[in-house]
Amino acid sequence: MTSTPTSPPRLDPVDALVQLTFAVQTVIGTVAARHELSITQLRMLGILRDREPGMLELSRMLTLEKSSVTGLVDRAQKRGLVARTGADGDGRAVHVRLTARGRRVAARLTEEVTDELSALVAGLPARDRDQLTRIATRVVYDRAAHDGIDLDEGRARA
Amino acid sequence: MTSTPTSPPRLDPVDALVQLTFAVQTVIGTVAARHELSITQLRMLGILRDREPGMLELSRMLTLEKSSVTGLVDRAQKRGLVARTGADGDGRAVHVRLTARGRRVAARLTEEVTDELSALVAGLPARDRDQLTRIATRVVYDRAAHDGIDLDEGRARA
DNA sequence: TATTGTTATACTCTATAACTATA
DNA sequence: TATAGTTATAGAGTATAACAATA
Repeated sequence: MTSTPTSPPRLDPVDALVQLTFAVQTVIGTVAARHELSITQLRMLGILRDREPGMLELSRMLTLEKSSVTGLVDRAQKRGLVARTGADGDGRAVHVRLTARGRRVAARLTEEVTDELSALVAGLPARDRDQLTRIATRVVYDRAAHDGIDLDEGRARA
Repeated sequence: MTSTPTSPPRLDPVDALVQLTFAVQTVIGTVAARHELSITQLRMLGILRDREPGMLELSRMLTLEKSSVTGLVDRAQKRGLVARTGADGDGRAVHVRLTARGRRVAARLTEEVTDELSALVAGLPARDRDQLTRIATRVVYDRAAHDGIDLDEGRARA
C-alpha cells in the first residue's frame, strides 16, 4: 500500500477511461436487456430517432458490415420496432425508419439510460459533471471531424 | 442552424457520455480485432494481468453468467492464452491464469490501447486530460464502492 | 443442502463471400 | 461496371436450465 486511506485514488489515465467506458456500457446493457434488446439494437434505435438512413449509411454509423445490418434490421422489424421503406428514386435503396412502437421504445430507453447514467455520475460535484460533459463533447466532435463525419448530417433537425 | 460557426458544440450530458463511450469501445474493439480477439477476451486478459480468479469470481468481474465464462475461457485456453489450475483446498474450484504467451499478448494489447486512446484525447488541453482522468477515476471508484466491490481486492500487488 | 463449475441448447451478433437487382 | 442490399455460412458470445462433483 502506497496510498494513505484519505488520498484520492489515482488510476492510470488509460485505465480510468477504459473502466469508465465499461461501467457506462454495463449500464446501457442493463437497460437494453430489460427490454430484451442488445446494445447494438439500442444504438440503432437511438440513431433512428432523428434519421431515416439507408442500410449502407446505417452500417457506417454503427461501424458494421452491411450484411450484419441486414440481420439487425430483420430482427428489429420482426419485433415491429422498425420498417424498411422503398426509397425515393433509387430502386436499389432501402431506408429504415422507426415504427410508432419503435419510437415509443426508443423514448423509453432514452429515459432509462438518462436516469441510470445520472445516477452513475450523481456522486460528482456539479462542476465535475459539467466538465465531463464538456470534455466528452469535445472528444466526440474532434473524433468525428478527424473521421470526416458531420455529426449533424442527415438529422431531421438541429 | 441555431449555433454560430465558432460556438463550441454542446451535447446533451447523457449523449456526450454515451458517445464518448462508443468511441472508446470502437478503439478498443479495433485493437482487439487486430489480434483476432473480442472486447470480452481483451477485458478478461486485462483482468488476469494481476489476478488469478476462480470462474465464478471472473464471471462477477465481467458481469457474465458463469456458463458464458466457461466458453470464454475454453476458447482462450485453446489459443494458449490462459490456463486452468486446480485450486488450493477446494476440489470444485478452478483458477484461471495467464500463460506466458497470454501475458505477452496482454502487454501488447495494453500498449496499443494506450497509444490509440492517447491519440483519441490528444486534441485536448493537458488540463482537460487530467480532469478527465480524475473524474473518470472518481466515477469508477464510486461505482465500485456502491456495488460493494474493492477494486484492489485479489490483486497481486497494490 | 449449498456451491463451483460444465454441458446442452438456442439465440443474437458479426464477418466473409457470393449473389441479385438496379444504376 | 459500380452500387445497394440480401443470402449462405460459420464462428463467437450470451443466457437458461439441467447436470456432476465437492463442501
